[in-house]
Amino acid sequence: MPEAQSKTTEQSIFEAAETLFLDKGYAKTSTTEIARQAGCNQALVHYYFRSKENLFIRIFEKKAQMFVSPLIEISDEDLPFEEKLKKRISVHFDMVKANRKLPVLLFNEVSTNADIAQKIVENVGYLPMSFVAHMQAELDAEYEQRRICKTDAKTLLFSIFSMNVMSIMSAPVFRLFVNTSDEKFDRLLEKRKVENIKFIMKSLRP
Amino acid sequence: MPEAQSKTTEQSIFEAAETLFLDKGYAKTSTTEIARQAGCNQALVHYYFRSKENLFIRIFEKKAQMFVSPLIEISDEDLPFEEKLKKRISVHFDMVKANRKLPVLLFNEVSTNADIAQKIVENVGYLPMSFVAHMQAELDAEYEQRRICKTDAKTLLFSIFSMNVMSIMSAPVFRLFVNTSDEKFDRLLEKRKVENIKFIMKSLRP
DNA sequence: ATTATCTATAGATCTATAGATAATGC
DNA sequence: ATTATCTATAGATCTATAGATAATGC
Repeated sequence: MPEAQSKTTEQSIFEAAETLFLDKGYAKTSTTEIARQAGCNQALVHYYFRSKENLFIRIFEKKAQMFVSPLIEISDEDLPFEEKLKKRISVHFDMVKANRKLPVLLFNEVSTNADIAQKIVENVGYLPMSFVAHMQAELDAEYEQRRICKTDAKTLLFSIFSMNVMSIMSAPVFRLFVNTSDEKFDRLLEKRKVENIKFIMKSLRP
Repeated sequence: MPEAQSKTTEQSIFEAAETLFLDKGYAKTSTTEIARQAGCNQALVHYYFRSKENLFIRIFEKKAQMFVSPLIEISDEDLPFEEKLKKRISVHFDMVKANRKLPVLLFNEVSTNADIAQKIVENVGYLPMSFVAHMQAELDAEYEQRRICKTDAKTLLFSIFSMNVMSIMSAPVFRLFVNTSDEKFDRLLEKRKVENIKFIMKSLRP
């Protein structure tokens, strides 16, 4: 077993596929192209991953988790509720921003490919619920003290998710119409992030 | 020219393609399948539309316009500002709801297909600007009277668009996790619409 | 002896077109 | 005479695999 070498090849196939699937979607990416980008030959893609679909599912699962987890992670920091929430929105925004192409891929595959959809549920399905309960408790506590209005945790999470994902997802459309440099656009996104936070916080006011 | 007949065939090809492209995306839909669904033979798809891409672009343009226009249309009704805005949000929500699969298609093709992207700009690009200006004037007037906070029209439109599109777009994902009947789900969407309106209106408070 | 890599190719698509035939309009 | 429809097929993919060859580990 030539470990070092083999790991490199398998991994570079995986990474090439990652890039290409995100860029062009499942259907428009061929195993030939993946191999070319990985610097190996097309048969090796099947040697390591058996089929194109199998390779895709492996990548898809990894990515799908990234998509939910940052909304859930920093929950037990020792900050006041408001600050904690702001931070969570911000962290989530940055994660989506660092994976700009991910939302479109996820939504597209879920919508055009029923098999894939089923496989996500099995893997990510159970994750969020304990967190939602935790957050609901926090929200209720804040409400008791009349610091916020009565708020449903799921609705709130969904709003955060919507605003952040949409900000990133519609960026390419936006950039078609307004021709901005990369730096300028990046500053725009930072502004957008702040606006999203303000927007969400305002929705919580009593 | 056998007008009546020919129009029916051309149209049924167009409609079959509409359904299939929305359902499965561009790459996963074949002209053979379009023909089968249209009840004719595959060569006719090319006879009427010359190429698959051409057919797609025709459909795409039609749909892309639908996506923006309802946010723009009912602007000169004789209602107070707040009511008008609420109605606009509601109408936009309903339109997106009536075209559930459209957002994913649009975002996916813009993101994976640079050529298509360019063609949209040429067609839809000039549309929204006059409307944005009109809305900004209304917002400024309301602000003058201290009925709302200072608000940027583009940001507001973007928020409405985000909340509504996201509500519909993430529905299939949502339904993977929570198993609801169609009627139940429909009631959920109606609730969501009301929440979106509340959410947006709250963001305008001084 | 086992694992990694390559070449070559079968078999299944799929798009687009050429060329024949049928249906309509004048 | 023109337009609509069909059959057949060229040519280009693309996935998956079979089988040969090279590289490693024992």
